[in-house]
Amino acid sequence: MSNPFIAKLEHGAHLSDDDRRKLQEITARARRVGPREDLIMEGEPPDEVRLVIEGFACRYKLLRDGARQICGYMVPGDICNLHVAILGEMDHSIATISACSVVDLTPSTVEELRERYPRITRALWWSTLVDEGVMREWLVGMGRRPADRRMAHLFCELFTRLGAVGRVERDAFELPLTQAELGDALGLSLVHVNRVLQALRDDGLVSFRRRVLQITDVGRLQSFAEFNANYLHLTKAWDRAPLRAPRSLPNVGGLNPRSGEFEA
Amino acid sequence: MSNPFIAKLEHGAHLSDDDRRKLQEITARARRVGPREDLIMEGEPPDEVRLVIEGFACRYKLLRDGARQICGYMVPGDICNLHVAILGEMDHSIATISACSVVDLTPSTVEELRERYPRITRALWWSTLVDEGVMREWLVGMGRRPADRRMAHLFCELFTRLGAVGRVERDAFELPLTQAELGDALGLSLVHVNRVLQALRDDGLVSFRRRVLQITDVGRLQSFAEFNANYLHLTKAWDRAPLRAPRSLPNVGGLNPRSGEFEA
DNA sequence: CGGCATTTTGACAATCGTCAATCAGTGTGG
DNA sequence: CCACACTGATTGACGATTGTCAAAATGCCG
Repeated sequence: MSNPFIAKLEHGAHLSDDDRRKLQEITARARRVGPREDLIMEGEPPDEVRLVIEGFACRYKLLRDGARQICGYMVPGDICNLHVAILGEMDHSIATISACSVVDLTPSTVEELRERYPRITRALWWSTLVDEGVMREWLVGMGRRPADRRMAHLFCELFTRLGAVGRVERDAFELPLTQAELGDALGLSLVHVNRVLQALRDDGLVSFRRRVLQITDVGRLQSFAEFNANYLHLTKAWDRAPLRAPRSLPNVGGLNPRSGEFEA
Repeated sequence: MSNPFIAKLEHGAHLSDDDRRKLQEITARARRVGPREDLIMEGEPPDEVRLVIEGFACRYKLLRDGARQICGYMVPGDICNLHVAILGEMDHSIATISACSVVDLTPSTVEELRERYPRITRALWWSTLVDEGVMREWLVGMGRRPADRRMAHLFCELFTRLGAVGRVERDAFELPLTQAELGDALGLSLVHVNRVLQALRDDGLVSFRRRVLQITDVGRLQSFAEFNANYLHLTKAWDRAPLRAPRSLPNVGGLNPRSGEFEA
């Protein structure tokens, strides 16, 4: 399967062949990590920069009563702790959800990228800004969206993010999460996740079986979720012309912040 | 009053006198902005880097039904859009809450800092990482903390952040928010904010009157909120002993890694 | 004093969580 | 092939938290 890291960074900068070669070289040797293993825990000093090549991982925090809040999913192509060497200790944990392929980048490798590969450096920066945007959108959902729309919004987001790294087939993608893990991300109880999921299925929006999420009608799901992909910043800034850039990848529609109207 | 920007960055790097002089120069001319004015709106291209010197501002998003979610407060010393020039358009809005003093930094000024002031550059980076940590903590609160603890946690956070820039007197600080604005940040309705506030007061934890938040008992409030300031990264990494205490004890299933963090 | 924003209250409803079973799928060992 | 165990999904009953609506009280400012 194509290299998701390269595929992702293509959205953040106009890479050269040399850039791609370097990225390919860096990601050549990945290690396998089993499901539900901690990659790094809160309180530990951050060590290496990590790259998820295959599988699902997440950032999370635990509360005293054992409740877990997942603060973000990491999917193929995602990077973590890029510049976190500045901080003395992790303020959250990172763990795999499914089995994963992970690449560890030494600080010197990252340093080399920063010094000799300006376009890659730019793309890495772009990627951290996207991560920030994603977290902001999750926060909005938690605060102001009811459970069903919140879940629909997450599905739209994953559809778009996974589409950007070639992990979407038609209108379906692999989503290796249990309902409990979905709940930990959405701030919902397991029981409620189950019920909302059934409601979405009954409304003909999605079906989620055997770790595969199938979107029945993308446009309707996006509209229901009030999904606007702008926060994923997949329309490249340098492609913005006075004339609209052609949209890339899975139908990226949603609410237009200026007009307040929905676009197809 | 002391320069909050310098005070803040002191926490992120070991500044020299020259660094401080430069920061003083940069922040010398601030402009006044009235309360509840937008500084930049979602969908607009980011222009300049902004610095809040005095007053409260916030990042927010609006939903279609008019609901607002505040994704972060910006207090004296906070910076926004540091590197956002990479992105084509804002994915959220920024507005003042109270009247503010704001500094606009041109891209070239930021560039100069980046090229000639490595310690300031480091501190700016640190600051973006802290912002990220704060957002993550808000997300955890929204997902897994009930309203009263969530609010208490926010008060602890502001107490600490404002304390770090010299805006706290004893056990009280100015908090120029209406209850509605508090609700927009906490994801609560105005009515519920009011009731929770009363409950906290009746429990002898805080009082909030005339835009001043008074913390009756800091330790008890922190304990109630399960507040751990680690995510604000105020203990400077370079102050940490070179040898770390052997905290590599394996964490047994499901235990919170932050055990023993609370003070009575 | 009037006008306006903000806070406060009460009554009621909706969303969502908890508890406790039950059901379904999968893998293992005999 | 089946009993068994285990994880994950599903259901029902019930309760707690939080939202909505509508009104009244309070505080602030010219």
